[in-house]
Amino acid sequence: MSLGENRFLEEYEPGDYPSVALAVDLVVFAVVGSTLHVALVRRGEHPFEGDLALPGGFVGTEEDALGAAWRELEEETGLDLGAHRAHVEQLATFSSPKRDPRMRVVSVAHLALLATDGRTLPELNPGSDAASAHWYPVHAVLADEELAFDHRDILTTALERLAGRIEYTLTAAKLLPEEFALYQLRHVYEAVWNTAKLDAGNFTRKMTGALTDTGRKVTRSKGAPASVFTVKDEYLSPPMTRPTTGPER
Amino acid sequence: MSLGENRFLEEYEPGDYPSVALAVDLVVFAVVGSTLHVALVRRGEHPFEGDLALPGGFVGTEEDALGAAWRELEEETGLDLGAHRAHVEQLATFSSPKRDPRMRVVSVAHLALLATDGRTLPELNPGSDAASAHWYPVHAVLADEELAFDHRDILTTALERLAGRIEYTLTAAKLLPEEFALYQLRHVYEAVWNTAKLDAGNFTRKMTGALTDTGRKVTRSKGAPASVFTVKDEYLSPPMTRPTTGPER
DNA sequence: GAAATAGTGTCTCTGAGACAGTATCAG
DNA sequence: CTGATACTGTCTCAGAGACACTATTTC
Repeated sequence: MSLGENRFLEEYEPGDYPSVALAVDLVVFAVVGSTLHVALVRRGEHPFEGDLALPGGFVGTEEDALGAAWRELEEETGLDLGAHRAHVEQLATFSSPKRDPRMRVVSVAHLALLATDGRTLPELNPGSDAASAHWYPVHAVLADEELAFDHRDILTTALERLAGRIEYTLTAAKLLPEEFALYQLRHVYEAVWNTAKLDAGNFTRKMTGALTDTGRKVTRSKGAPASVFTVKDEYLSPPMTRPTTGPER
Repeated sequence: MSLGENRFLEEYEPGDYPSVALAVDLVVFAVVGSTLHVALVRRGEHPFEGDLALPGGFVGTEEDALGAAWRELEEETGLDLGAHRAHVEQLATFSSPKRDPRMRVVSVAHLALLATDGRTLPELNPGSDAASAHWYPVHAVLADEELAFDHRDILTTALERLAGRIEYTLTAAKLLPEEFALYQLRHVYEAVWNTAKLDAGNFTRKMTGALTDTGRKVTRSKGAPASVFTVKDEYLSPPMTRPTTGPER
């Protein structure tokens, strides 16, 4: 049957009519140090009581999924989006009929990247809801924790998407302020790829071609001052290859 | 509001309840010669009467979106999926409230790749439906034709996905029989990238590392016989870079 | 033989990776 | 001063791209 025709009113019996609840789930990432964190909610109710779950909510009648994702990002995390740079994009849609045992809920998962200075995570204020989100280290959660519903699939998909995306784009900079030093960007790559073997010198050479040097410098607690850059090109060409071998942290 | 809680039964008023019709749209690609084709339906009814549209249909109550996409692929195109290799994957979800002027329809778009020998397109048998699909050259359609609903966005997204994907995977081989010669694979790349400047020798060297030589040969009408290969590795490393400059056909 | 095609050889150039070397900061 | 860090220099090696060349087919 084609959407091109107006058949759905004729062909479907009332009980068979394919109507679903449409939700969004959010995978909210932020980096501190060289560790990638994700915002999760500890469930207090059946089903999956005690497990960790992604924040999310329903799509309203007057908004699309991306709009709902932005709204829920603010509502669920209590974030002041005026104060934090954020990037939201669609990830994938999860539509297994039994993914929520209570009723049919189709969820459009979204990937949200929050900018941090790499030293403190954005404060997650409990919104109007009781269950508030907290930050958890992503790789540890995937190794140790039970996740509600199909949220492990969603989180894995999000992590793979991000890990792949930063190979050929500067999406990693979405996790940093508009102006940043190269060691901050390097820490983001190390956090997402869960590796520590990125050579600082080669990283600098590779990245500077796609960045603009502001001319200013910042100094960490020790060592020489680092230049401050902004993103010039959204794409890296040729791509950066993820280290395959070597010790994972 | 979190999916972690059972709020949706309490918080939503009946009229406000976020219930949508869930559909799939299909972008079905196949290659003949060095031209990428897509299966489209010419609309005979309002709205968008006379425009081209993607085939699609609704998701049933007992299936997920991918299952619906496979079912609709068979129903809408009348294809005998036992006789054609096919690959279907989720593309993206389109959820703008006004994308269908008649009612709210959220569509999970899927990318479907049909295997051909590169000489003839799979026959599209009119199914039970009146409006049957036909093959159209993709790049010409995008240049010249009006597309119904947001189907231009969907088709563009599909083409970009495929064009990017074949840079670092052997997804292009999904558009060919299980065994194929390198000139066939090269034609697929040229079709998707809409280019003619792929050097045959370098292409051979690049690809053979990820392929298995069956030892057999095939001969075209002219020239030396070509070896027959199968896919060994799903991933190309390092990736193949798409030619940016140069004359497009 | 002529034309077309498959596949290899070869050369150049870009860029990744390893790692040394230099400059600049804090204490 | 020492230690830490930022960045550049340098060398090697893999691989992309251009293109010549050979081998094998049809006509």
